[in-house]
Amino acid sequence: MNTLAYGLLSLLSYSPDSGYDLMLKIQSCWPAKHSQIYPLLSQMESEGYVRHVLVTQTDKPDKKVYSITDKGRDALRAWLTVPANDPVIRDELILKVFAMDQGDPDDMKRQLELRINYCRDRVHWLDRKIEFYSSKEPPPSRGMRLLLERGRFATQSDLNWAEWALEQLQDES
Amino acid sequence: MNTLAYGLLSLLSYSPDSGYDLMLKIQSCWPAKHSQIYPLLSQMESEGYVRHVLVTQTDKPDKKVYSITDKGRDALRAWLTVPANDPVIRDELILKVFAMDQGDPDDMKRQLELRINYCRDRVHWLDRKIEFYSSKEPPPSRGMRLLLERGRFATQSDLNWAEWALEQLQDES
DNA sequence: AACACCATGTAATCAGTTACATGATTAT
DNA sequence: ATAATCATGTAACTGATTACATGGTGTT
Repeated sequence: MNTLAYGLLSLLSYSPDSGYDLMLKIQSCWPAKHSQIYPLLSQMESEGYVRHVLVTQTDKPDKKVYSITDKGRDALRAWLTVPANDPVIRDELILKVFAMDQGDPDDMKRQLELRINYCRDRVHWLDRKIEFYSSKEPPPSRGMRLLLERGRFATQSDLNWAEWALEQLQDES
Repeated sequence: MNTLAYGLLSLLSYSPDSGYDLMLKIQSCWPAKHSQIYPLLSQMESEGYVRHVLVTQTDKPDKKVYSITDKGRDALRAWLTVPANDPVIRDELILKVFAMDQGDPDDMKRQLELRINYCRDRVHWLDRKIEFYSSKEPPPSRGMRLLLERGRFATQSDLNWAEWALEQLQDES
């Protein structure tokens, strides 16, 4: 039971879901590929945290729908009480701007522009998502709201920094 | 040559350094343990990106001081031109707040308070560092400045979010 | 003497990505 | 037909952490 496993349990605590959909949903807060999720789900099942049923579909391929067990819910509750580890941010761009004196300033401006575009897209996407969730009656979950809002805060600050950094570079040249 | 290796080259592009000091310095932007760095440095040396000399010290244990080679500088310059990968943020706290409806609200408040303290400490630490670097004459490097400033932006937004989230929870109860 | 920090390394394990593999269904 | 999306899985590899191991130096 690693962090990804608890992330999957968190999603399943709201509603049963297929491995494929869990994979899509967890991307925003704990990126993982299907090749990591499918084996983990069957391991979690063998340890009794989740179980699955086969659901046949006519419009799409059949799927396995997983749901959380009582043991899974207990494990999730216990996990919520232990202090979260410090966040880990791995951002290549920061390393590149750190080393920028070794290269061409124009390259660095291009890098920052790419980041600015990435952040702008993400902010818009998050805004639409937040709007969608808060317009729903009843509101789906407090957790989802806080999660989306966290993404917005972080992406906005990344954007603010990248725009500021680009200005710094342009002022110098 | 992975991202960590380029991170080490970036640091070495400023000044020669020991594995131990590189390990300490890289924590803020690309966390890595000494057990990952020492073997990587010797691999990088065997491939000609860095070289080392033994430096004997009287006040402290002897050390290996690595410096970047011409081949290393070329590789670093080339790396600066390729677009940076998207940033990856892995934050357990976000998963925990997402699942909070399954647990005790007081646990979640404790989690947020821990994060708030963590962020406040980090903001102060970064402020001191930024002040130290900008008071120096001549200013050490643009890259370092942007890197520290990026950390500040991000930590401040994390702090703002955590404080906002805590308020939300307190308003509800 | 005990502790903290400096300094380096290896071994075992876990986490995560990339590549390989297959096949259904829907839209163009 | 052919591409895109849905759906699941395994194998090989790379990246990262934890544990094991050693020893110097300085402080209390």
